[in-house]
Amino acid sequence: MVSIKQIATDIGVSAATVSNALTGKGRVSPEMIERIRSRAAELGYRPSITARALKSGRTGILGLVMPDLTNPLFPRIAQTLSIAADGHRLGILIADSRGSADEQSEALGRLVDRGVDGLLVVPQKGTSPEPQPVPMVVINTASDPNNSVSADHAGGGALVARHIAELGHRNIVILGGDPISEVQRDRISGMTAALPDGTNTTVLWGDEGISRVPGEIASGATAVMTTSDLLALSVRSQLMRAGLSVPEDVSLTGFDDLSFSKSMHPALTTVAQNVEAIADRAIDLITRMIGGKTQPEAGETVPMRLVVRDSTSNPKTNQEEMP
Amino acid sequence: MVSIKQIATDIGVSAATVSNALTGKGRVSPEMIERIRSRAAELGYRPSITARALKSGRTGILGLVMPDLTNPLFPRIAQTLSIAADGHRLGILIADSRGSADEQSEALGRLVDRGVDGLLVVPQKGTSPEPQPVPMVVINTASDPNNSVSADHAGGGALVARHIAELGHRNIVILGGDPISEVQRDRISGMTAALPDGTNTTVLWGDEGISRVPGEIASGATAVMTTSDLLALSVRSQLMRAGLSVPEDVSLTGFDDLSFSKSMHPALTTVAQNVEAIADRAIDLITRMIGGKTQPEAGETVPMRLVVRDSTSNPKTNQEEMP
DNA sequence: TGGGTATGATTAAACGTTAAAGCAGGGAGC
DNA sequence: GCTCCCTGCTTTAACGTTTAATCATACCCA
Repeated sequence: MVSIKQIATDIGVSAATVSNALTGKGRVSPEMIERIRSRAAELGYRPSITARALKSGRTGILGLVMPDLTNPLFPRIAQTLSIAADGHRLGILIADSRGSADEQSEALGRLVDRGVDGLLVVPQKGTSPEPQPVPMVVINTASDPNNSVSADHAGGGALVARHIAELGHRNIVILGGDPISEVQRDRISGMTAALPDGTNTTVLWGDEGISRVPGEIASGATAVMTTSDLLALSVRSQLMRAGLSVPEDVSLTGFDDLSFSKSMHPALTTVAQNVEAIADRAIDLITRMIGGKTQPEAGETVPMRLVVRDSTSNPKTNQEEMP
Repeated sequence: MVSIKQIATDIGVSAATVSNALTGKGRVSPEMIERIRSRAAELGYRPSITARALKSGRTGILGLVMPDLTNPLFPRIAQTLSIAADGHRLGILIADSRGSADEQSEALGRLVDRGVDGLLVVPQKGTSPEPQPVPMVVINTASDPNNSVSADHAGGGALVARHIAELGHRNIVILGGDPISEVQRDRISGMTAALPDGTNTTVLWGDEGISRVPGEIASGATAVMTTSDLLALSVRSQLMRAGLSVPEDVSLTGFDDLSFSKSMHPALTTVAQNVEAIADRAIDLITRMIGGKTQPEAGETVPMRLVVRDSTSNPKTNQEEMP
């Protein structure tokens, strides 16, 4: 590993001068700068980020904590975050909070111990990460209004709900995965709030909820809105087993626009998060916080986008149903 | 940030003694150790990993480069890797090689510049990452036999192929995503090698291949083996559109056991990678390499596991077909 | 009593970098 | 000719930690 000192002794100049020449900070003559630059290039000099980190107190590393790296949204978040971070010369250290709030705290602690400059946290369902000695931005939990960046889950719910309502559905099943998840509750409350008066809705949860879907259809429901594409896929299978077809007998919607949803048959109508925007804002926010702004900034909310595909259509009319 | 020095002056002892007491290395009296320990705990002292890194030349960080963080397998790899790394007190810095070999090199370079102790690389399709100044373990490319850990893709292919053959299929379509991918080619060659003589196989690729599947079925094929669950899902949709049912008319298999495959209808027969084992071995291997073993170690291969679900069954007999 | 040694600490240096202060020399202004 | 300032470089110190070398003290044994 070639260091600043070697360049210095090579050229017969002090280490400080080399540092100044390379960073363009102090006063160095143009010729000297040139000599140092070229010698550095010759030797393939790479500054030691570690040494810089020690000196400056900044590691240039962000910690990313996710509730479960297995979350199907994680890849896209990680990718966009990593690209956005690159743009700011930041690295991303990952940690998994493995399903428990305790592990989440530990993960945060480990990252802080490693000297990360800031933390990006997608919190464990139903938890709110405790304050940390470094700036922290919370992703996707609107409840904590400060220093957070979130998709507008309620707005997304409203989007699908209006779509379904406009198609003419008035008897609707809403299916969530886990009532503990605030994100899912937000989506659902967005849905119900946007439905016109007189709409009949039933809210179901989890696997047990899935199994009750065919029954609900039999008793008159014509659409199923879920809080996740994965849930929608399960419902699709359940319906198929029951001999019901989508969208002829039942309209079906998902959430998140996961990779497989456009390959489904029929392709799934869903609501997409603008993951790129969320990641960009999050990185932006945290870099600003690291840059010294200590006062909490208001949380940002990123609109969701309705993706209409083939799994939704008008409900069967009553005439058709009882000839 | 409380440092060793503060503890030292607090107690009235030298910094070296504090360091020795805390790490248990030098000669310190038991009472002094106790005093120092308790004072450190009181102050909430956390050693500066950065300073240690500078002194020791080890950052305790591993770089993970993936071709595309959007890869559906990434979450599981990242999670297991991160847990396994935790066990060795290592952190994981992620980087995305964004689809090109050039970006892959740059990503590797950035990580090396950050001082990672080792690199874990899932190479870009069809590329072989150039040597780096730190130990590197290549994941999932059997071709590079040194310092690599890979699922036994060919073996996995053989597993499904034998399953399909045992069910009685003799006219089979094999569908790959991209012939550039060595992994996919390995899977396919494993399949074809394991099929009994006299089996009629057609190999198709990509979207165009998917669209040709119904035609192949019409001309007598009874099973479709794909190199990815996502591909299988697309085929499933295509078949549905063509009015063909799975597994009655066509047996269908995937690869990788992605999250959604058990929610499909019918639940997909597929081949699972033992991601945990791969990650563990990779971490093991790289820590050994970092620990000084400079000689290349033979690549390891981890067996795959056949997951039989509902998308495969006996082919229709000829009698049934022409009554 | 004196030399050897074990014990428990200290000092000094180092890892690679940078910020601040200092210093030598030259040119300008009066 | 004196001061003053500007330029270009050097010295010093520091970030927090570890390690090798050193040192003082007390103890043991001959």
